[in-house]
Amino acid sequence: MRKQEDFSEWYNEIVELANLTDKRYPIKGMNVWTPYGWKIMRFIDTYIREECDATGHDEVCFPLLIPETEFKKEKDHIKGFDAEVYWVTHAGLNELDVRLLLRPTSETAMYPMFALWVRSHTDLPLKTYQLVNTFRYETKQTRAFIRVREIHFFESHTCHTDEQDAQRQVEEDFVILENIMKHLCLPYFLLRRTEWDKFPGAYYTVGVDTLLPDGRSLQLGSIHHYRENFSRPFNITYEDEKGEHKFAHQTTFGMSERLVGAVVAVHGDDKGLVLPPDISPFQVVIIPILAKGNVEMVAEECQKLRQELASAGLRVKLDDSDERPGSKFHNWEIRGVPLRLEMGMRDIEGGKVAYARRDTGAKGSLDRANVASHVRETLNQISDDMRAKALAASNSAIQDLDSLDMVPEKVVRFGWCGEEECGRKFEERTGLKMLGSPYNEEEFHGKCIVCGKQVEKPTYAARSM
RNA sequence: GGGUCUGUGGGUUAGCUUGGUAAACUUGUAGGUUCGGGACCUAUAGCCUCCGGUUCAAAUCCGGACAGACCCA
Repeated sequence: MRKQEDFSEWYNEIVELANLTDKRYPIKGMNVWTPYGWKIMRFIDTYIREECDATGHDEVCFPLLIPETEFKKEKDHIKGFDAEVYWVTHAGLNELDVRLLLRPTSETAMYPMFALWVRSHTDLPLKTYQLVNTFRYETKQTRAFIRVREIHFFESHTCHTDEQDAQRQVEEDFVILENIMKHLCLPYFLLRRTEWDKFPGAYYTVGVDTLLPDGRSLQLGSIHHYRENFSRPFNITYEDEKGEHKFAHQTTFGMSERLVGAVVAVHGDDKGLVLPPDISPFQVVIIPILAKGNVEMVAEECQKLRQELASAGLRVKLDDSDERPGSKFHNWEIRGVPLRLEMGMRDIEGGKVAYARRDTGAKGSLDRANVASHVRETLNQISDDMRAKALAASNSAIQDLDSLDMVPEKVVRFGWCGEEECGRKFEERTGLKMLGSPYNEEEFHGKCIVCGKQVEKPTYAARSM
């Protein structure tokens, strides 16, 4: 398992060894969530719900099937998804008059209903979200969590009175995102996508990208401002204070199970997964160190320890299986448990508990007294360190680019005048994908790398996943 | 869209050229000895993707289907 040498192989191996998913399901790109992987996903979902609920979003759940007639209402949108939708053409023995598709995303499922729900300015803003599975027929090589055909998906959809209020929503989404990413200890970029790469039907799109260890970028989510692009074809209108009918302005924010893939890819090492404490199914694993003559006593002390940590609200696993300690160490390292505690006679006699951190490998001992608070401190430290380490790696992977002659296998930052012609030329010559310009202002003075025009903001590009 | 390759216990692979009892490692199960960095012993379980053809005989050769990997556009 060499992460640096062959990242792609390493990733597949880790996902399998850590038991996050079972890829043997007989449809390509549709994997089974096994208990361990699903627990991680659910913790992430919990944070998403927490953040959305706290900002006044209401959770909803729309049907999976969308009639072709609704899907076709927004032209760019269909063009963007046409090649990758699954169709339901038959029901029982009959062919359907109106074909149905499995949602690739839910705009066209939700907006006919929004048209009914939104009538007055007092109905606005309408802020909804859902966590559902979506379907996209990927033709390229699939990969667990990162490129799948059935996607565990989060999407928020909002309606507003005007562009400014929708813009406020976009800003709020950034805060929600920041809070969620903190739990995952993942660094990311907010990049405003190019015109030819924005979401089909959007006014503008902000991509959320993180960096993989092999120098590629991975899109983790996107935030879109739609203006009236969907409310017009779907007729989502409201009556304002003066009794005039107006179209709503809309936004969406989407993320997926790719977050799990990113956690695996960014934090993992040659020994396996390294999970951030906030989303690890077990934050602490206790390994009893038994020996002839003390089996019962050690087992009892371990139970007490487990009980004490559990009642302090920590997620603890006491591994009292029949394997030997060394084998347990390896198994829980593969699964990425942030903190391991070892308890044997030595510890009991000394009033200590031995620990080993998964992220750094550091070992030491904690006082048995008040052990729960010591453990909590250590977990917090692990979170902070993981965040700092990932951020440093991300920052060092960016390189400024002055000419098209030497293109490194990294994320590059350069000047671009904003013209599509120059952008396309850049992509053709370098083989990199333009990710866009930082949403938040970044100090930069330079020239368009293609035409030489003076520019005051940078553009990012990378090989993308 | 065009081409190349591959399907063997739960997992990884050998055997296929030259047709003749399917092998190894890992995993699972039961029991025992062990236990501070992947233990060992004993017993036991489990496989040639599917359909057709050639043949006395097919994992092996031929044709097709399905599934997967890779390359080109």
